[in-house]
Parts: sequence; structure tokens; C-alpha cells
Amino acid sequence: MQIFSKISFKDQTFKLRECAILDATTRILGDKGYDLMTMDDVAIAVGISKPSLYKHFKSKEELVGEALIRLIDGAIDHLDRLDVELSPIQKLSTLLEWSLRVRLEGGMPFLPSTNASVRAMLMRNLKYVAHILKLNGKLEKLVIAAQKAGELNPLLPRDVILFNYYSRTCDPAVEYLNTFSKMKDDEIVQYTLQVAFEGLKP
Amino acid sequence: MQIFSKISFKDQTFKLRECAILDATTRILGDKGYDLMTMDDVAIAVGISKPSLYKHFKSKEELVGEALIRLIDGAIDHLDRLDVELSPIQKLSTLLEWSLRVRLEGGMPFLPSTNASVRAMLMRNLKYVAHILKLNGKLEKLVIAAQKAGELNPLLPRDVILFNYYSRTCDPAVEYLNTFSKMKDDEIVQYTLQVAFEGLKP
DNA sequence: AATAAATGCTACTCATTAGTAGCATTATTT
DNA sequence: AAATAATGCTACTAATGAGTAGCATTTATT
Repeated sequence: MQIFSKISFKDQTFKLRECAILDATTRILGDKGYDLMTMDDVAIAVGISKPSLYKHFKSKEELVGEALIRLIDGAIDHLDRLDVELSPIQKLSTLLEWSLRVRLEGGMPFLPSTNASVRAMLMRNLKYVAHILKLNGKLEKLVIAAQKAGELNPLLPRDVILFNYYSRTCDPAVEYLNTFSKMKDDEIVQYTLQVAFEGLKP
Repeated sequence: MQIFSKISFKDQTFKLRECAILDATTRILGDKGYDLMTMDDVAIAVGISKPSLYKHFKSKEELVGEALIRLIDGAIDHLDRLDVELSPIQKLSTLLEWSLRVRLEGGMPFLPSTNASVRAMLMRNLKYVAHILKLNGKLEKLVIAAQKAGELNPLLPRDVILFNYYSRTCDPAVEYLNTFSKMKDDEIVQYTLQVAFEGLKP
């Protein structure tokens, strides 16, 4: 049974490298953003050549799309694993906390950029759109349930809540606190959650 | 007195063009961001050639720095003109409202980018840093006063409030509401202010 | 009207970066 | 061991964009 194990071994290393590529992409994207991330950056970070990188992903757009899809799937997975006992707002809060920690550990927000051309590029990526819509559906249900339960302000339009929630996952305040204050990650996360849900007033 | 009027006329057109260049830069920056904005874009938008543009600003970095400085000065000026009767939180709210309206009219947030390399570039620009520090000083005083008056949560560290306040000026939720919902600018501004200060909870 | 000075433009250079051709090396099969 | 296939790399191409040299045209001065 040499053949089977060898094929599977090759497949395995291929998958492993793909994973390493996506890890590097995620890190570099979080650091430099889409425009400044080069395919050479990624190849060097992984320790392979650029043509080898193109064996895995046929373009920069596809590579970035896949990195973001993996991130979104991580969020969906995180949501699905949550204790069913949690209230809607507890679920929303836990997911935002997870997303903030991912970012503080050098990852990337899953709303990747305020940049219009990057957004347009992502919207052309049907696979990406499908995944983001799936996550969006789940979040929308949670928001509706939270409003019904009186845990979120029922007077706010659902879109306002949803878009503000998304925006908190990529809030630059996190970056600034991380860089300029001497706060620990835990404190940054706690304060960010508090401000997101309770605001700045007493 | 021909000479005087002629010199002043020339100076005037020069200043006018400089203003047009900064207007175009601000608009394009708000639209495409730093990395994707090209000097050709700016020159074409103003209707002059690239070398003429370089007569006014010696590099892309300087041009962007000056555009941002003008924006910051606008904010400082706006603050200084506010009714002295207003409470600290009313001043903070009014300034945030002004900044949101500037953005909705095609301008640019004065916290220009979450992008680390752009931030680093700006921090090397001493003139920019000086202006941002001046604004920051004024905002910090307002935050302290608001906390003392019990208008802002006194349990939140000042940095947390300040950085979150800055972040709201470039909150992508505004862009998303503008693009995907059919809300009017006024509604977007009102809801954004409400969420910033009161949060998402009831 | 002739000359000097300023202004603005076309057409470049040089550097960067996405994407690829084709060769060298290693692994696999007969 | 020889032939074949797969893998990965160096070294390219083509396009883009910052910044500039130097000429052409207009404007000012005598």
C-alpha cells in the first residue's frame, strides 16, 4: 500500500503549505494592508518562491479572498460552537471578543478595509460573498433576537446595529491602545466591548 | 502701482491653485486611500500637469501631509468657534458631527488610515505631528472636563475615550450605511452620534 | 520690438511588483 | 540504471507610478 500513503503524504504537505501561506498572508495583510502586501512578501515569509506560491493561488486577489474566507469561516465556526444557553447578546459579545483577540495576536479584522477598491474586489469574489452572507445571516438573527429580548436598543434600525458591530471588529482604537497605551490585551478587549455596547457616557 | 497688484494677482492665483490641489487630494484620498492615489490622479483632477503639481508640493508625502494638516486645522477652527456656553460633551458631539458631515460630503476622515505604513509616514512629518498634537490637547481637555462633569463615564481611562472618539470620525459603519442603506445623511449622522455616546444597548 | 524671465508641458528615467517561461533538480516508474 | 514526471527556482516581462530634464510658450521688462 505504498501508493496510497505516498499520495496522501504529498497531499498532506501540500495542504500544510497552503495553510502556512494563508497564515503568512493573514499576518502581512493585518500589518501592511492589501495594497502594500506583495506576493514576494508572502513567498519570502513562507520560505518558497513566487512561482510556487502561484501553484497554490492563481492571483493575489484569489489569495487574499481565501485568507478572508478562512477567517470568516473561523467566525462562523466559533459562533456554532457557542453554548446554546448563552443569550443573543452574550453570543454577539463573545464573538466580538474572539475577533478582537485574533487581531491583537497579529491577525486581521474580518472587515478588512475601508478602502473602496479592495471592497469592490472582494464583492466580485462570489465565493467570498457567499461566506460573508452566511455569517451575516447568523449575526442578523442574533441582532433581531437581542432586540426582541430588550438586550439591544429596539429603537435602532437593524442595519445601524449590524454595521456598527462589524466596525468594532476593525476599530482602529484597538490598534492605538495597543501601540500608545501600556494596557494589556485583556484590558483593551474589556474596554472595547464595554464602549461598543454601553457607549462613552456613564 | 502696477507692480504690486500684479505680484499679488500672481500670488493669488498660486494660492487658489494650491487650494484646488488640496481639495482634489482630499477627495481622492477619501475615495481611494493613500496607496492608490497617484500624483497623476491629482494633476488630472486639477487640470494641470504633474510637473506643475510638483511646483507646489515636493513629494506625495508632503502633499498628503498638507491636505491632512488643513483638515486638522479646520477641526481646530471649528472647535474654537463653538459657543462658549456649550458643555464639554456638546462640544465633542458637535465636532464629531462636523467631521461626519465632511466625510459624507466626499471628504476624508482626519484619522486617515488604519494602515501602519501611512501612520509611520505621517509621524515622520513634524509639521503634521505638531498640528495633530494641538488638536489632541484641546480634545483631551474636553474629555477631562466632560468626565469631571459626569457627562462621560469617569471610570473609563482617558485614552480609551479619546481613541474611541477619534475612531468614530473614520468609522466604516458610516460608509456602509451610506452605501447599503437608503438612509439620508442626517439620519446616519444622528444614529452614529447616538451609538458613539450611548452604545448599542437600550 | 527685442530680450529676459517665468510657467507649464511632453516625454522621459528608475524603481517596484504582478505574473510567467523555461531550466535544473529531485522523485518515481519501468 | 534509464526514462519520465513532478517540483521549485532563477530570471525574465509588462505595467504602473514617483519624480525630473529640458523644451515651448507665454508674460514681463527695457
